[in-house]
Amino acid sequence: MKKEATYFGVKEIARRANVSIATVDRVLHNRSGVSEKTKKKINDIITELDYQPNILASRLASKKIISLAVLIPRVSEETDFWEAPLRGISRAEAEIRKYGIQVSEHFFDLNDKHSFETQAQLVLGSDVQGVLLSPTFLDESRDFLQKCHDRKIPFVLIDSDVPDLDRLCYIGPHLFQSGYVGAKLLTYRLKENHKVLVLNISQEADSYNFMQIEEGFRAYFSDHQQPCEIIRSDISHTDPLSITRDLTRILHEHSDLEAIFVTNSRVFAVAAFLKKAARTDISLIGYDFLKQNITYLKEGLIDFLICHKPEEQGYRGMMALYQKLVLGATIEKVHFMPIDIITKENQAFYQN
Amino acid sequence: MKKEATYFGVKEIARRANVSIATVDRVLHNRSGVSEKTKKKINDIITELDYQPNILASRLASKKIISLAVLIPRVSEETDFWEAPLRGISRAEAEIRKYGIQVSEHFFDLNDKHSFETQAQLVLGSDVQGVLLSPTFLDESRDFLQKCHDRKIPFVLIDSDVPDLDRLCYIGPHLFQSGYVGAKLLTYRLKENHKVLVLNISQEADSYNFMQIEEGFRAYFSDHQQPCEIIRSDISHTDPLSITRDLTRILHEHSDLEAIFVTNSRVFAVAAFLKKAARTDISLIGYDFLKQNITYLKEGLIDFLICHKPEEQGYRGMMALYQKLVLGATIEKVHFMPIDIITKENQAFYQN
DNA sequence: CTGAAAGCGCTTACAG
DNA sequence: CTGAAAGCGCTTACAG
Repeated sequence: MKKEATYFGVKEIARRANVSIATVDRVLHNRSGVSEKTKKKINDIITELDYQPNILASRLASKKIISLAVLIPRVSEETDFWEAPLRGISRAEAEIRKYGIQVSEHFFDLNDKHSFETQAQLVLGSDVQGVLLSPTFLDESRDFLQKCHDRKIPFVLIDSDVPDLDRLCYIGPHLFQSGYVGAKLLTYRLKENHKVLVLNISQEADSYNFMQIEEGFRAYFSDHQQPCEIIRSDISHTDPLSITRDLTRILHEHSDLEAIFVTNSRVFAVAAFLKKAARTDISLIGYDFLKQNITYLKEGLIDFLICHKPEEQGYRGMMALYQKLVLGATIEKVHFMPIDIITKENQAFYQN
Repeated sequence: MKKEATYFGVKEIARRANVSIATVDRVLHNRSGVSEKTKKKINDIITELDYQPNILASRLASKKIISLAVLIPRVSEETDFWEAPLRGISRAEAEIRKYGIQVSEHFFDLNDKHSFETQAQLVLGSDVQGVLLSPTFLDESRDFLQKCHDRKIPFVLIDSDVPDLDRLCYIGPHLFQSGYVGAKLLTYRLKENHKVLVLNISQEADSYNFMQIEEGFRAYFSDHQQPCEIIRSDISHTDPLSITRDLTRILHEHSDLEAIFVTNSRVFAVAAFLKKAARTDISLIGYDFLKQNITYLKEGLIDFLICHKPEEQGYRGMMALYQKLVLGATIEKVHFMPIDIITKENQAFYQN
């Protein structure tokens, strides 16, 4: 029971090229100090042998450590959405730590742009070779990412995209299509009035996320020529009291509302309100597999949750950096997450 | 940039125990030939240091190869469902090959129990240390697995379970709940008659899979006291002609059918029939992300597909064996797959 | 029952 | 521009 004897390693390459393995190593890593002639000879042999480096041996022998920085929102009292990506990040971290990779985690406050800038500064101050970022604050993120770009630090975006930047990759939802799915699901619940509310509960009222989702949502109805009155509303103060106040007003103005589509994870706040207000006749759709959302889903107050595998976003984001930096792999520029549909019936087996 | 100096390896253990690293290695792998006293001393130090072996170094140094066998249905003309698990298996294989793991793949014919037995014999004849199996043929699988058990070969089941066996783990759907979800989805499409057909297109009419799914399906209606007439029917000849003939008869008998729930991936055959018969008024739900199914989903002939991540089942199944055999990890006895809901709108981003 | 030594396929100073 | 040698943290004969 021996490993296949057909494995060709640096030793064999060196033998065939009549050089030492040190020289082979230089060529393998594009290090300088090799004559063009030797280089070509070695590269030819590498191609011929279809040489696959043994990563285990490589990482074992190397004493270099690679440090990555993570920059995402802090888990807050208002929403624990960011728990999931963080879980994925930690899982990836545990897996790649043994390859000599170190991760520093930086958290900012969703309600405080300044905290983002502070953390971004910290990241730039430390000597990192890769960055994972949620570009929640668009302008501030651009500044930061421009600096990363200047320093040739590759970065991965999760949760939402900034398409015009030269990112290593984006891992997250196709927001437009996600809104489209939301609209479709909502039609299952529509009865006579066909009057629905699109609700954005967030400090960033004009966020790219929200606009994309709403566009997709509206597109569904225009594509299908379904008559439907769509009201939209922003709730930019995200504390429970403000939400209650605003919702009371909206429902007063539009008492014949049939359904509400919440464009992010704060749908539980709406569910809580509807429950208290005894308006369980209103259908409710929103985002994300949060404990609070699941509770209302089970109670039947929320009809559907849409989810984009936030844990996997974190995990894959880290692995993309690892694959790029350690294995030198080519990374797909965009990796859209599935648009998962969660109901009371299938929630028990959902994997974030 | 050095790796943390705080890593304790066999060398440090040996130093502290005043023995050689060979002796430490013996204790680490429960090999014989170490005095109880030394053994205890070493084990204490291992505990104290919370020693984590470096798998990279371990696999690099070891020349042992571990061979695993896969025993699943062949991709047939009738359905290419098994393409997906095989993809997952190959992906896992590529990942763990470098750790000295070899995989032999064995395929049997879904319409031929004998071919299963032939392949099972082959597996038992080769010297394997782990098995991945789809227990499609229940009795024959039992025989085979009993022999594996006698030889202390761990095995993983995917796609469907045989709960009373001492398997390493089961990775697949919770069938009952999956049927329950199917029923729920179906109610979105029900209008007046509330008359539905449960259809099992398979040679194995009495299969465990089918019965579990149907039970879940029926349970939904009884749980919700929804009046619904449920017809059930088996089509045991799975060629297109037989299916057409049987469906023609059924629709003739029950012209007021509102919906059909197909309990496996052969829903495309029903969709093709309904299309030809111009019975697009009938709602259709079935299983699995097959190319043919997706085509009909896009056309609107199929309303929902339920899917249990077959590719991931294959991948995880292999990784479970790897983790058990190479890393000595403890494996969860059951890993239920999510019950994914696929519609025309979200299919583009689905990940098998 | 125990240990010294070679080796897995790489990387890394160091010397020339 | 190039090579000899040590070493990464383990495993494996082999010798005693």
